[in-house]
Amino acid sequence: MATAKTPADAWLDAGLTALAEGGPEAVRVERLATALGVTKGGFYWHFPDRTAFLERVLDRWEHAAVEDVIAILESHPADARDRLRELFGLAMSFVVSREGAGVELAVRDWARRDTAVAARLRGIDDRRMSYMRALFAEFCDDELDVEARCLLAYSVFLGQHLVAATHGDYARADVLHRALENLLT
Amino acid sequence: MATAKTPADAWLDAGLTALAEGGPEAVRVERLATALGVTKGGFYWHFPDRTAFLERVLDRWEHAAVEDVIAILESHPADARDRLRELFGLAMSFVVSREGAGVELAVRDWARRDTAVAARLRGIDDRRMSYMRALFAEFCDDELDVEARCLLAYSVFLGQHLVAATHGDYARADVLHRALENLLT
DNA sequence: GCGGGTCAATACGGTGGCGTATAGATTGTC
DNA sequence: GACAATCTATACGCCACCGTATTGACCCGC
Repeated sequence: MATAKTPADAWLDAGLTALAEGGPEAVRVERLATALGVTKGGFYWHFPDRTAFLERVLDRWEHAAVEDVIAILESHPADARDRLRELFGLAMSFVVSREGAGVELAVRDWARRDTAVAARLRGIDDRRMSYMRALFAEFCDDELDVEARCLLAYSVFLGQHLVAATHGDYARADVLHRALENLLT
Repeated sequence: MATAKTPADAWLDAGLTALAEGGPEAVRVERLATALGVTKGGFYWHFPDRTAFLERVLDRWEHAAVEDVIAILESHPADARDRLRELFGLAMSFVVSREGAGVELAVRDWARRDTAVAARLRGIDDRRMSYMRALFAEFCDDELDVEARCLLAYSVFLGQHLVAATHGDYARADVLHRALENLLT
């Protein structure tokens, strides 16, 4: 047993970064190796091929993006509206970690042309959505309205990085805040 | 003068389809040629290189996705709410035209890693947004609220193809309809 | 101190794609 | 019928990348 110099995790981290920045097409074995300062020699020791590697990268992101977030929210008591506010706060700050939003969007684009990724994403969205649904339902009786608010909230969460428009005198953060408060009425 | 067999427009159409389905990475000269039933011979007669070709593809989409839509809406009188409903209807049906949504999303993903595309997209979003802003402002006095509704509406327009979740007993179309009506209150 | 586990370096063959060059083929116009 | 415009086919050199050896360095436990 020798200590790992460039263990599987290092490759996976680099893969996640590359995925965030350039989508799955940008996850090239030899490019990751260069980024890590080694040759691809060790890559094929850790992973059978590039496809298997990409799946492990997805595994890693899925866990961080769903379970971890819900666990944080459920770790302390709060009322539904405050939980939703916190959820949004987390979602936004997740962005700052340079990878969060990038991977989120890259995976969604990827899912459009890979049915396996699409199936996985459907699971993720359903889990997140049903969590939100339960929260909105606590102060909103109309079921269809709950559904509409969930879709609006989730869309605006994703849309914040997709919409390139500016808002005149207002900052994006102010507009987002107002949009969320509208949904919590 | 001989009649064109595979004129520039045919290449551009094929390019748009490829872009919609697989993003800019999927727009490969030789693959387009195969799809058109010819070899790449003629491609380099029409376009200097792949990069220039991609720009012409974007030009084409930009015009159809902005000017044409606004022109249709302004071609007949209607009140602000109805115009917004029609705008949404157009946006949704644009999807059916197999390419609309695909290109929309592909270009947005592309913009994340190409500053020139990002700049172009910002222009598009600003034009669309300011058109929507004017409509919402006709029945909503609070400026920040107008901005929030615009962002929500635009996000849900984009988000409908990104969100993979299902809605229990409700169909996506019903949820979208309710979401829009909420914004028009 | 040595054997085996954990990598790393290097070289190789193969594929797919780009862009260039060159030589036709077809179809108007005159 | 000659000419020119508009393509089309084919072949080439080049590069990036994949996946597969093969060999060797390093470190750990025994």
